[in-house]
Amino acid sequence: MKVATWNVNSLKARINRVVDWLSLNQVDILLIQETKLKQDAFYSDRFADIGYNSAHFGQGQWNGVAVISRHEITDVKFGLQGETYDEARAISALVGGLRVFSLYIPNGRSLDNDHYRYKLEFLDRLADEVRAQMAIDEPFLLGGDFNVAPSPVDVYDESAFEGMTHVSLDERRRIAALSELGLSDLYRATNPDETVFTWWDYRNGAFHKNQGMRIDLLLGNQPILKSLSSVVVDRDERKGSGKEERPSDHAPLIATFEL
DNA sequence: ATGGTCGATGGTCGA
Repeated sequence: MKVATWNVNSLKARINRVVDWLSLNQVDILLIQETKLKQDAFYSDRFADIGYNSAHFGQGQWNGVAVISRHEITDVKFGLQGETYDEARAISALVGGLRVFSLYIPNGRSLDNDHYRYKLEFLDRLADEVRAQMAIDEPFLLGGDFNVAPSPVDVYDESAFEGMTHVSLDERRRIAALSELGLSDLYRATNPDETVFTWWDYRNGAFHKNQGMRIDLLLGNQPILKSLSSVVVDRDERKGSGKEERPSDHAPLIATFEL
């Protein structure tokens, strides 16, 4: 089983690149964030054309999350349980006996911004969701743009982010709390010491200078961890620039395991 | 020089 997560930064702008990537990589499941599409504006047909089913929780202009799979997608749920916000940041589905979530955690903007409080609360609701899910005996995977670099090795220069979001103690504690509930950071589990990034700012030639962060994560429970064979970032997919090539500012993260 | 680029938009805001 191959599962990928990818913040595409507008599926409208990226649809050809995403379809080409799926055709080439043939993953079983792709978890997408930031479709930036209204619910009914989704590209189901484009995915169906290449043999993929889809489920979308859209909003228009901002946010929007989706599950794409070669397998049947059932029991789709929008949002997190107990979540009182109306933004399209979480979708869950049952796919081939695996419960998956595609998540777009709020950015937070700055530590003194209300959006940062929202980010922390969203991560608390996610922990509740995970707690409930851990009581159910089934393979379980969270994938998405967490907008948190779990530890200093996940940032190109920790000192460059002092006092900023994505690296703050309160965020990192909440990511660590998900591990304490029984989920494993699949990339880190297979690559204990390596520094790899999944996101590079469009500005300032950050990709060229490899000034990035590892903020896109796949978190899995024990059945997945036990059969995990590899986790890689498709860094090539961040390459290119301008209107012709139009890369997302995030690269796909892909995990392979037996199920 | 405290920006730089994208993508939503059709003014600016968000990342």
